[in-house]
Amino acid sequence: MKTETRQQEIIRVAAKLFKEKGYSAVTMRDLAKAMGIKAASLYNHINSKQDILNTIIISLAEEFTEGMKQISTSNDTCIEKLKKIIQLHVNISSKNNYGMASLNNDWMHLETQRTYYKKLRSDYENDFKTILKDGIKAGEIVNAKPDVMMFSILTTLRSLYIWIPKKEDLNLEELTNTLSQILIKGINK
Amino acid sequence: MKTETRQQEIIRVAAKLFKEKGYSAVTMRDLAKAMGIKAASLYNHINSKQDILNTIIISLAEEFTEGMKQISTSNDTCIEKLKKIIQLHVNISSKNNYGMASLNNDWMHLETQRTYYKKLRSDYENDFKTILKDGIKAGEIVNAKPDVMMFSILTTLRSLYIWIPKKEDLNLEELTNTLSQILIKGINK
DNA sequence: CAAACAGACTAACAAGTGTTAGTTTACTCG
DNA sequence: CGAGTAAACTAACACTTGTTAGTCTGTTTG
Repeated sequence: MKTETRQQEIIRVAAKLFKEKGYSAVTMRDLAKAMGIKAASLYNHINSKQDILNTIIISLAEEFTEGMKQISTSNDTCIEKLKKIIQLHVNISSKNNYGMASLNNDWMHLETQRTYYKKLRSDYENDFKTILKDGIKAGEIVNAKPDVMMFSILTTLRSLYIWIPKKEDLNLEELTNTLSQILIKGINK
Repeated sequence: MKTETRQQEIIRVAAKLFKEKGYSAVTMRDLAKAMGIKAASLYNHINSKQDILNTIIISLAEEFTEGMKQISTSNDTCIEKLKKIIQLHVNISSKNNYGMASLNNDWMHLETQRTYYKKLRSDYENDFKTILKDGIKAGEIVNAKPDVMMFSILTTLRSLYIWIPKKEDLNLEELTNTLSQILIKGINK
């Protein structure tokens, strides 16, 4: 078991606070109190508040980018690719639940890295849309507007972080399967 | 055409800024600058920053509550009720796009009204879930977990505010229909 | 015309903000 | 034991925050 450095611990606690109140509403004194130390002591381990946000968001965004690269370049059918995307979101959202809140809600408070983040996000969405369009061409997916389909699926997946911690008896595989069924086949009988 | 009071104008501009940066990151001086006046002058029209947030969020939450009451007590089939819920979200999100951001992201910064807001939200979700459960019993809806179905549909609807302003050629009725198809029948061919 | 009022202004406040500098404490290791 | 180091501390900084008090200006209304 890898032990956590003090820096990683601060970033983890920060992510938790950011989830509860958002980046701007969390002060360095809040964070210090949650760590049981004084605000100035935080700076033995981190460079700045902004740096914490950078670390949280960019590492997650790159994890999604990496996952998408694997999926989009595979030889799976489009439906299979979609299922793998769902799995990717379930996995990351359960593993780094707090960070997902920052990724979704606080990216606009990035300073030097905002442009980079936005590029990663837009590339991700383009890959997603390409999979859907290919699925339509191949006759696997119904011929509706790809934007609306992507929006609908992706916003559900992006909000998983809100919902996952509310379920105590959480089986990740089961959740992935249920979500796949609902998002792909709908709820109509 | 009803003319807007100065107070309503401030609240509208505030909602726009809150959408861009979140409640905590918007200062009264930011808001004043956007109005073309000094910060102190705002207080001729509003009581406090917190009051602005209250007004934005509670009026929207009550609008949803009212809409849900109409829908849940009607004699429609469950599928028809779902379509009306989708329509409700599309309508409110296009009419008060900026406010929807605060409703989704800044409710935790409510002070005196937070408990009230949370009750409205939880009642809304219970009504939603009841519709789904009735649909399952009636054989209209597939027998999957109602929580996951509700989560999936509702998070998509709650995120409409992000997505609606990006489409310039927006036909509300068409969007409602496309969404109904995707959310209810899925994307599978 | 005089009174009332809406709506802007300047000046100031107390509290809170992220961060730096310099110091102390306590544990590890040669 | 003594040196080095990780990690805490106090004190302070310059700036920003929401908000109040009091004032001035122009328009509306009796």
